[in-house]
Amino acid sequence: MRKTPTQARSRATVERILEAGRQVLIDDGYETFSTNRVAVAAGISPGSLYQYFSDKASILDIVISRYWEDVSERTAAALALQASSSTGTPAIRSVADALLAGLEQDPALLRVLTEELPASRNRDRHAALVNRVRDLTAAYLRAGSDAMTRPDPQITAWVLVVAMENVALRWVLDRPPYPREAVLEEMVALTAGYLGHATS
Amino acid sequence: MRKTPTQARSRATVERILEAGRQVLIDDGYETFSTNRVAVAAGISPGSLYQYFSDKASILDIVISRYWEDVSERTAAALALQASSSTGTPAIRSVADALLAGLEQDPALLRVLTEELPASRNRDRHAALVNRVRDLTAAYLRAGSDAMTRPDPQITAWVLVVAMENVALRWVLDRPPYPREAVLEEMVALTAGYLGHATS
Amino acid sequence: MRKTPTQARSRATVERILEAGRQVLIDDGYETFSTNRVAVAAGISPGSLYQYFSDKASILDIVISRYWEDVSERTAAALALQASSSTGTPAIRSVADALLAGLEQDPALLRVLTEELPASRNRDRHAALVNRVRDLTAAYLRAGSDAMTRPDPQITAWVLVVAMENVALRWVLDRPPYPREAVLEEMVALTAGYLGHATS
Amino acid sequence: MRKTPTQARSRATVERILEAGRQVLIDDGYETFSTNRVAVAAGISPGSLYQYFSDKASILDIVISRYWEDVSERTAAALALQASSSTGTPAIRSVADALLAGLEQDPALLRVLTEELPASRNRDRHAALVNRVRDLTAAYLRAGSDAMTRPDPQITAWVLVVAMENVALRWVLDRPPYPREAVLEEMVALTAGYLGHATS
DNA sequence: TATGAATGAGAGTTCATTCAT
DNA sequence: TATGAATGAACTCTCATTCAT
Repeated sequence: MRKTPTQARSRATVERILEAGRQVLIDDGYETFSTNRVAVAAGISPGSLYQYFSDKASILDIVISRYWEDVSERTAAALALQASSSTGTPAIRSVADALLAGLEQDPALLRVLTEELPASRNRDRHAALVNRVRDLTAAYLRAGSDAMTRPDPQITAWVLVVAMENVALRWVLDRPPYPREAVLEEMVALTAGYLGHATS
Repeated sequence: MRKTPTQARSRATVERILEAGRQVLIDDGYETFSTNRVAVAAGISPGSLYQYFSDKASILDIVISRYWEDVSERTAAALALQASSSTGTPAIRSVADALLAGLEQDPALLRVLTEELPASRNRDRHAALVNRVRDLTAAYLRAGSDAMTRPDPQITAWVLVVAMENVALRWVLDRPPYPREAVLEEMVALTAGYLGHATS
Repeated sequence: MRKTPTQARSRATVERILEAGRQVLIDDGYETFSTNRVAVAAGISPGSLYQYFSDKASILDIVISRYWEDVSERTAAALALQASSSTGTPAIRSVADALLAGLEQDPALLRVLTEELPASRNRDRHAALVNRVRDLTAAYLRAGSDAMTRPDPQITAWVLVVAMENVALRWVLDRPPYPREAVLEEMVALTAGYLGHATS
Repeated sequence: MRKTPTQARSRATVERILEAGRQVLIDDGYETFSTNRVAVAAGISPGSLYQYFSDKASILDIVISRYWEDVSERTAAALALQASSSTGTPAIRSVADALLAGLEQDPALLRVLTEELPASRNRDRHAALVNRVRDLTAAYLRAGSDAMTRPDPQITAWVLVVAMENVALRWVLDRPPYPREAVLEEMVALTAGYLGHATS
């Protein structure tokens, strides 16, 4: 402890700033997100922010990155796990479930990130998620290719991911009057029909 | 709009402002969209903006409305036309085609609207489009219900529209390396599989 | 009529503008008094205002002048009439009454003129009123000088007018909870005591 | 005030702003009083104003408050002191003197405040002053009521204060050609006559 | 290192006035 | 003469960033 007192303190300050940034984003929205607000929320002075972050954008960047990495991690984990341990519609259901769960986990931040931030801000992080899931899906499709009716696993994976993601996203954010279970069922049906599986 | 322009000159000015607004949006992006920039781009003085528009937001509103009305009009027209004149996969293909075409028509503005504006700005307009298409789709599903394998046309229509929209949107904006024809084919397969049609 | 059709129309327009100016002043207050508003209220175009008035100030000037001339006329008339036809406290009461009546006649405009306009705007007009009343008062004092206990009619007249005016003005505008009759009585007592008259 | 300045530097800045506000008011008048002018006069940037003042009005408010508090303090102090230590005309003279002195102390600012500001801006502050003096006067009248010839101390005090205030104010601002001594004498006579005292 | 005072460019907006029609 | 579109300087206010302490 003695060795790195300032480093430990620094790290704590950085965390305080990031958490404050997250809160300000959720509470006040993106348009009123300002370095001064973040500084106040973090209990430090505006000048001190610049000891740890080069500018406003870099605070945002990290808050955003963390969020999407979280979602990505969770979803990919579920996918890796379920896809290998099961096949057919049970596997599909597990993945869809993981996707919903990933997005449901912090809807307040999700809303701000997807509805208030310029999408370009999320772009790279979000693309990374999509690609990751897409590649895993493609691999999975190739593996169980016997039943597949689509010719190109790449494009099929892309279509699936893009379609599923939006269904999950809109359901979480817009809360249309359909129960989670029903939406999950439809997502499975959509995927299974597309891939040529029989839905029981 | 503040004043209803009666003279030809003022109607021309309003058009110049709106077109300038569109250009500034495309060229400079949403974050730097400012009344002064619009005025310069329109070749008028800042004060003149306020003869016809109550504030910055109302200029944006109209630029946005016009865009989505355009897309909505085109897509719905195609849907109404094609869906009635054909059935099965040809009809589905027509609708997917209309959707793609609608979004392809002004991709630069589409990009700014969907990627840079806070989604809340598009929200109502966009929701109107989605609802319109969803209701048409639901009606269509009910009509040809014989072949339908899904239990609830409402939720099925919603899932379809949300899924299709994102596939079309991401393809237009992200330009993944898949030819239009192939994507269209996948969209049809996705829909047909979901609805239980046989894909020839 | 034929000879001066435009002149007659002009005159009517000028009147419309002045009346509109008065109304805008009363309804919207001085701070939001603008040439555009006046033009709208007068039912003419902003450009036309400048056919008849050189600028915003000159409209205001005339509205103000008219008001104070009105008050001045009424009060002076009463003073001239009453002061000659009676003497002692009855005359004083008449004058005070005239003063109150003059200010009571258009309190809405009075309020705006005295409370919202920079006093400098009223200055000359108001000074004219004060001087007029002061001179009449001085003359009156000189005439009935037998009873007078003050040495200099000029200063005495000035003090009287300034004091009375404010009592009347504040009573009309601030509406303190004293009946008109009582205030009148006090004004008479104040004057009579000052001039050395016996109050019955 | 937005922020409570803690450092000596910032307290100095606040003072500089207020003094600059006072100067701009005196030099340029109320109509051209602008935050930019104040900032320039204070030798600071426009943004710095807003560290300590929420808006333009709040700067004005404090400049105005300070002025009237000063006048009020001085006048009331004189009144409290003199009125108790003496009686009859000497006491009256002291009060009138205090009133004149209070208003004479910063005539340039007094002029702007009373002649250029919408009266509503001074209203509360000014009313506070009037009420304070009126109540002190009423109390004084009740105390020495033996000689009083007026029935209601409240209304009498109000009339006195309103009348006296205007005599003093107009003398300070309009500088009529009467020596201070003479005006004081008349004020005493006016009051004494009104209250039924004998003027020596 | 931490502070918080200070910065200043640039934002949105108004309105008295001008001028082409 | 009358119109109303157009002007543009000036306004109030914000906030990412810097810098003296």
